[in-house]
Amino acid sequence: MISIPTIKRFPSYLRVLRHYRQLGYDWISATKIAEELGLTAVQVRKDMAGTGVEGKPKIGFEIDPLIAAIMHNLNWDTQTDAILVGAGNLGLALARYEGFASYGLRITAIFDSDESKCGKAVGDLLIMPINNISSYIQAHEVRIAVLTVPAAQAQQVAEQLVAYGIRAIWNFAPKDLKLSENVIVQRSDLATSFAVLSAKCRRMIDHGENSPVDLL
Amino acid sequence: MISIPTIKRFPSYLRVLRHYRQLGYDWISATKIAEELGLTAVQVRKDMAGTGVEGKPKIGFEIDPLIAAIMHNLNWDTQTDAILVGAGNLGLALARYEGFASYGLRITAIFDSDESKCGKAVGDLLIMPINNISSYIQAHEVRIAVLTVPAAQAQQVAEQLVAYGIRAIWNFAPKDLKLSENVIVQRSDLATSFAVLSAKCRRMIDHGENSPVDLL
DNA sequence: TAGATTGTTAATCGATTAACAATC
DNA sequence: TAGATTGTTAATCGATTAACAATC
Repeated sequence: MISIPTIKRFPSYLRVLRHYRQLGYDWISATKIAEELGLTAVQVRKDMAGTGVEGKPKIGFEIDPLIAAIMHNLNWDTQTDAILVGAGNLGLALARYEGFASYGLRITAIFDSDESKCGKAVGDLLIMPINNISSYIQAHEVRIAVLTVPAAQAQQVAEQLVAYGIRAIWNFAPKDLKLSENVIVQRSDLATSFAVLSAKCRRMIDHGENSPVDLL
Repeated sequence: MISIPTIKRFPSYLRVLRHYRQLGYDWISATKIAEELGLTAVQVRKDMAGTGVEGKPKIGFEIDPLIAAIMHNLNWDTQTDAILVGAGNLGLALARYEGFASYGLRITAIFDSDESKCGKAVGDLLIMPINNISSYIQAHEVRIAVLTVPAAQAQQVAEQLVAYGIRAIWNFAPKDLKLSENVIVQRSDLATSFAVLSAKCRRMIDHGENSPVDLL
């Protein structure tokens, strides 16, 4: 089974691979990928081993099969539908973000508890009242929710989502959710990310020392 | 020196501590904090040890000093100014986000290369043309930039920022920046976060197994 | 062939966890 | 006192890195 640290590097690998593909290359060495991303070549090779794709000594890896293998490992080669809950600043920004398509993620509905927002268009979707969420989830069999409600409401809304059938939550609210073991929660917490930035700044000032890339 | 994994847990500790403070508690045990966050009590105590605050056997930790110590360790008790570069969907959402104040972060200016956006108000700031960025950085001695430009421009814009004096970049562009060793880069990459969510979903489906909270 | 690269095995490193004495 | 908790030392676990043989 592929480790989480490796999984975290996959999107970066994909970006490098696509970049080199676009430049016209068909093959790329682990050495080159490592150099692009500030990693070691051994680490890149070990990560690649997880995908099942084999390289050729002296040449490297064929780019297209590698892209396909990584995409497949992330399950990004099949489309997954998700709903977005909370049409605030961040929620709307995410709803409008077009890059999700390349992760196989499609936002199929947006919900908000504020009735004055409902009916408004965001891209080709309409904001719907949160009361409709139960029937929507059941009708469309959605299993993933993007949670962008305020922190104060996050726990309660998350519990509702789970009760209605949601099995995985991508949580952007600055709140640590306490949910059943069998519900997947992935945080995307600005505070955590900024805390690391702050700590690195402090270290730089205190000891003039910088550490290599920390993948989130 | 406090480890990065510990730093990543600090914002969650702060949220729990503030929550219990608001409920009227003056003291809290590591056991309780661990339970709230799905961590082990030993880990919480070890993390707390890093702050320098000592607990009392049978009672726990005094909340206020703990909050103060964590805030101080993150350097969140002194205000830091930053500029935001790229007034797209995400950039505007971040510019409007009011929670940064509690991290000691203040966005003092917004820049975009699109002239039609310049002059528009975002909160109490005006979007400024990116040509002004050099003089702004020099005049205001800003050292941190929040980068929310499209991936295709990220590397080039980042290099400019560094040339003008920026020393730390909070990078929201889906691009891995290659910059000088002495520049701090902290990524906040949606793709990485979603990759982990995808992997967890796959594991859940494949083996019915879920792992505990992964802090980004 | 020489040299660059892959892939694997073993060593290292660092964080988490377990065990347990100390405290109130 | 008994029991819950803290704090520390040692063991465990897992990822990264080093060393090196295999390959083209």
